[in-house]
Amino acid sequence: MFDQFRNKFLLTDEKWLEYINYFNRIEVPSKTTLLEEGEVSKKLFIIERGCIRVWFNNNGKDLTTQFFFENQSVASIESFIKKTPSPVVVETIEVSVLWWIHKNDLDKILEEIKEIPELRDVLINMLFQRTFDYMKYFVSFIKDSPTQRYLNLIEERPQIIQRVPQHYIASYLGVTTVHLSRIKSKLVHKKD
Amino acid sequence: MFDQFRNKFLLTDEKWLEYINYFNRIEVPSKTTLLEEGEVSKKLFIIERGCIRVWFNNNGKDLTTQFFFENQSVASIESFIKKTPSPVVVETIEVSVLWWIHKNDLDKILEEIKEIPELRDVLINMLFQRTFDYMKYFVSFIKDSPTQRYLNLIEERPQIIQRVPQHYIASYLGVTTVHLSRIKSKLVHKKD
DNA sequence: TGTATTTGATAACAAATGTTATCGTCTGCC
DNA sequence: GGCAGACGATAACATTTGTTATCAAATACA
Repeated sequence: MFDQFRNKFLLTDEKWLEYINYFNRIEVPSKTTLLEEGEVSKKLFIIERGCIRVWFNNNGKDLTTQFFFENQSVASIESFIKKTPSPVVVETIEVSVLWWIHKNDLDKILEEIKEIPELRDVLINMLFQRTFDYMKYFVSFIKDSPTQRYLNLIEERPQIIQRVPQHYIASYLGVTTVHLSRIKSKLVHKKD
Repeated sequence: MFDQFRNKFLLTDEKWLEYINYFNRIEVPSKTTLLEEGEVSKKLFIIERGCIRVWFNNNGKDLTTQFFFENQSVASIESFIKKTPSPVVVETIEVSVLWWIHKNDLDKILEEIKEIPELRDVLINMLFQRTFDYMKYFVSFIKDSPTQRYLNLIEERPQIIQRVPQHYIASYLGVTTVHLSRIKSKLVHKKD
């Protein structure tokens, strides 16, 4: 599970084992709420198997902002870092196997890691990359039509199309399920 | 001009003066292009007086992503950091007085600053805050109607309403100038 | 296996937003 | 002072997207 990180962080074996020991493994059914709206996020999750979505309630309607799959880490980042109530809900879509670490333990690790220049730069670069990803989402939203955004998803994130129920995809694209159906229907007809 | 930063960065006077010396002052008319589309960003600008917008060309239409005013720093961040061609244009709106620093010089400063733990944390926090700001823009875009976004602007960024020509605001809100006129018109009528 | 629930498609109508065109006002500039 | 270009309002019509309702298919699960 953690081998993917092993290469990035050049640590001693002891340290590595100590860090891994902070993580806890859980298995949860689909539609399990991992973080509720208004709750302060104290756990960071890593997905071994399964699929998670992050959404918030807007006038009674779901609005999905992110999907996560295997090997990705998930939290309500702003809530996690600033200890503020989370505006979003974190919830499994499929039956999932997760590893989580408590914020206190992660903070310890990060304090130690920050003293190592190479790791510090890795961290900073990760932060920048996260910012760039958000910019990309943002630009795509104001730039592209829902149809184009759907085509982008097919191209860039086929996992979402394949594994996520369509009404969540609609909520991610910012349209109704009815309209997403229309979009798909038109695309099929154009192919004739 | 630079006193606003003086407090944040606890440096010796020598260092401070050395750093300030890297900056160059320029005065430019409105509609001056500071960075063209496709160009690699090598200058970071700080605004002493005036107003800048960042936009990109989408099928012949302007799409404005950000406005900047006095005391803010401006660059096509991703292009600046990664040395990739900028997807956006950076352009003055008003007659402006700017200070700019070359990326090479800024990198030198940052390398030195990173060795000081307090300053390193200030930097990391600035990166996080930038991410959170983008999340906020993003969420507002998928959550709120154009009318609501316009009301948010009035509330949260009155400078934009007061100083920026309306067609740029429309392009920032993601609607046509015609529709923004309609929105304003409806708001006036509701007040009766 | 059978039934309830979830998921997705479609139709008919409503509301929001874009497109094109016209006109008036303002502003910078010679 | 007058003119050209920028800016903003409005109207008429087109297109996109939302709303509500209904039905069919897939799926979960007792």
